[in-house]
Amino acid sequence: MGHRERLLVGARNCLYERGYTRTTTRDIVAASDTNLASIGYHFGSKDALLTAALVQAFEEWGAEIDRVLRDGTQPDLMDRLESMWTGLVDSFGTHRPLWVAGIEAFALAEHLPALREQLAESYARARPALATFVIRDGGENVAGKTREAVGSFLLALMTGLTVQRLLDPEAAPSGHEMAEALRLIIGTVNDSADA
Amino acid sequence: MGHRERLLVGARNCLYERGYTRTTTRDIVAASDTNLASIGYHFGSKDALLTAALVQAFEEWGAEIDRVLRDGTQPDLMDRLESMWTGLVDSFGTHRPLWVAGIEAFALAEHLPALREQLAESYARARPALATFVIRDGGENVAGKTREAVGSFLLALMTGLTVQRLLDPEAAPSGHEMAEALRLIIGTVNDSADA
DNA sequence: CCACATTTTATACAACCGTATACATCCGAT
DNA sequence: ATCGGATGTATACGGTTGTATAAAATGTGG
Repeated sequence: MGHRERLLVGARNCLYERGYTRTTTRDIVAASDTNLASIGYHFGSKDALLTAALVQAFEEWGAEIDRVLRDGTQPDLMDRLESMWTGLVDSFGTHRPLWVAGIEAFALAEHLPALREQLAESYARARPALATFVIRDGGENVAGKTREAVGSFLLALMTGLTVQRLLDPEAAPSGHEMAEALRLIIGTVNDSADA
Repeated sequence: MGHRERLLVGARNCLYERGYTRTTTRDIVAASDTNLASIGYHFGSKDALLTAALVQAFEEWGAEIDRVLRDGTQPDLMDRLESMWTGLVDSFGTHRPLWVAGIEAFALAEHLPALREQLAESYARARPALATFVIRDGGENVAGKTREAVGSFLLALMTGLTVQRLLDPEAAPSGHEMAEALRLIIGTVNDSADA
């Protein structure tokens, strides 16, 4: 394995353990068993290397989400949503650094335009995928805008759930509680519609 | 105005313009028209100053959210939710740096335990406040856990909406689209319940 | 086996960072 | 008026950072 690949995995590990801003060139060198100059040679600069590694990490993140989402095959929508949320919560437990890196990426995006585009694109791809989670069949008559909005809605819930999990796992809602909350909201809306 | 206060507002401005990790002691000094040594004198270290400033910024963020939420007085729940989301979106436009700093705070919390507690506490306070947004009256028979879950649910939507706005304002949903998405989800759940 | 490009290594350097030190200034109490 | 604590300032220092440089090693095609 060449130093180029070694540097990438080393940088990715540093990303998980120390975060983007806290990792130095020497950290990466130590983690990848290479040497300082190889960073410049293969990537031009530390930032370029770290950005490449972050993109990789984000792709891994997306793959993890896909994996979680693939489990939602229940015929009933509420069941499907609940299993999606519990799947996410489980993933937080097993792949925490991955999710932390994802959140950090959002903050970094503000000052790294290239990264921001990458993340925006990932989100753009995630929206339709999530929308089909709700709109299964007979959804041909659903306007594209609405479809997109449903994707955004579920995506927002996912991101928000992530943040709460990272800040305070005790207080953050479980997948079941998320479903319960949605049920209560639906019930309230239905009641006021009946009246 | 003493240098202590000057340093705090300078640090806060740097937080908004450059973000936590990118601001140096000399940035703060330049922004506050003070001098290097005053940081050590008044706060002991740069990190202590910056953390204090970040806490201030986060309080300001909370106040902004309160301001937005106070506008939701419509009797109908869906109307109330929609006005809340449009209020948030409007706020992103006018107070962008505030929201960016909020997101960055999440990422920083992972490595700054004191900050993490602060944020967790803010979230804990926000949950009941948001819950009353849905559960208006006759909600005495709603279990405390469910109430909390509703707060978490709305909070997650808020955070997730923020992130999408910051990554790509064009693709992010409007307040109206969020409401439309919720309506479609409710409709789908109702339909499958009828069948 | 040899020229030649590619890759790896060791080291140096200049810039920047956070903080400590020593000194000046201010200001209220006596 | 002066003393003393509190506050402000100028500057220097040690350490770390990212990157550039030049040499060594490795591989590769003829």
